[in-house]
Amino acid sequence: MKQSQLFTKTLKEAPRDEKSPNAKLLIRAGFIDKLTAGVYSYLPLGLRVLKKIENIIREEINRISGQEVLLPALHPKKNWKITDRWQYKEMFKLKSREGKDFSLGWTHEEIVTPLVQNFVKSYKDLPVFVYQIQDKFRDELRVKSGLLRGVEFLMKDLYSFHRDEKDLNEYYEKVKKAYFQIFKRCGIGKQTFLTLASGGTFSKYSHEFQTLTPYGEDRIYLCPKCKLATNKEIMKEQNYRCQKCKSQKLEIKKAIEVGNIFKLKSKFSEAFNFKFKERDGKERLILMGCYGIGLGRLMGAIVEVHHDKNGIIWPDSVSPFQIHLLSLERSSRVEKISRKLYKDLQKGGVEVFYDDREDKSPAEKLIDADLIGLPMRMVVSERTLARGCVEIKKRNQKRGKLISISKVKKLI
RNA sequence: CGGGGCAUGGUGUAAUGGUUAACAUUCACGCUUUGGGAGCGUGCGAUUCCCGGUUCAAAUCCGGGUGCCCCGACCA
Repeated sequence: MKQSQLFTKTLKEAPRDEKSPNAKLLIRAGFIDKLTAGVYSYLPLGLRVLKKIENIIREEINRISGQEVLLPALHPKKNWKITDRWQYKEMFKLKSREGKDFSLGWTHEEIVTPLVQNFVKSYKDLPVFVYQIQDKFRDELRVKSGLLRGVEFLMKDLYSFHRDEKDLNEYYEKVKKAYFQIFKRCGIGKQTFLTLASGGTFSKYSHEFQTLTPYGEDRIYLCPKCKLATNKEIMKEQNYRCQKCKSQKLEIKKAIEVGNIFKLKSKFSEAFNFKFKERDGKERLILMGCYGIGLGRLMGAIVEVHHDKNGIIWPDSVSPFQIHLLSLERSSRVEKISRKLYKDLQKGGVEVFYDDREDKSPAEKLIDADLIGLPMRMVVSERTLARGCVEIKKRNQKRGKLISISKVKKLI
């Protein structure tokens, strides 16, 4: 894509009403735009990142047999009366012109359970794994830190349906692995810890995936020896000791919850009377699990982890483009070679962001490149061409190196 | 929901009771310039968040509201 055609622009300064690094940088670089507190638009660059994240998640969930659907965001009251969650405080409610009650979906158990119930009648139909990537709405008392906690946000929610507890437990472990894989592929594997958390109203325990960052809203207790992480509520029960080695020398770290997995067991199948026929002809309740990842929050967390004073440093896997090609100066030679490289790279299947802007100084292009943060920068200038080269520099390295233009073609 | 802070062109700031609300940047045009936000000139862009009050006079003081940020509580 040509940068001259991008309708967004970078800002020299971050708007004063944002403080968290993810919000400041993503807004300055033109990835997102704030509509109101906790509600952001994704602009072309930001959407490309979101799509990359989405695809990573999709691949990993498909790999564990997830079947993708898209459920409605608009929910009739009746589903929520069945589980007695119509009064849930974070739920946005609205009325139709005729006075019918609706809500905006903040989670989808009430929708997916009766849906799957329509089709699943026998043990032969089980297990079933259904997921979607969709907007959620939560009437938060306090939004926080840009993309880290919003009122409207994209979420991947996976629901699993099982014949027995053993099957549920096995799948739960599979999801854990898939989640680690997702966070690893998104470039925050090293900073993300599985933490034991309370299960809320559903079960004794659940698990959270917590990414360490100063702007996180949670505090986790980390055993430096075992690398075991535990959240606050559970730690209270354990008297602030590592569950494994019983050490009391725990580090308290701020973290943001990027994923959460629960065993719902029969909580929802009971409410909807969702039963299946076992081999012996008897009816049994379905057991369920649910597994969520907030996509925008994940994107925010990635920026929180990967940035420096000059801008974002995208991991390859989620970067909106692979290479930032800068036609640094206005000279016919530089422009000609840049255009050629742009075409060649595109033909070679490389995602190129081509800074072909004619009215920007070299300095401005370099600074914008750092701010936008693509992992690789390729500079074409009179200086490099004098040696038959272009300059290649990784965003996370200080210095670049010159490589000959013919070599670039080989690399492609 | 409790507490704190802030609100002035698109963005960042100045003006603390007294001319026509200033500066930088952005944007448009012209000339010059080209490896870390380059220079000069010209121009566009504001109901100073909203409503009310005090005053001869309000961006500025007072009251109410709204919005945003931060801390805490809350959080499937």
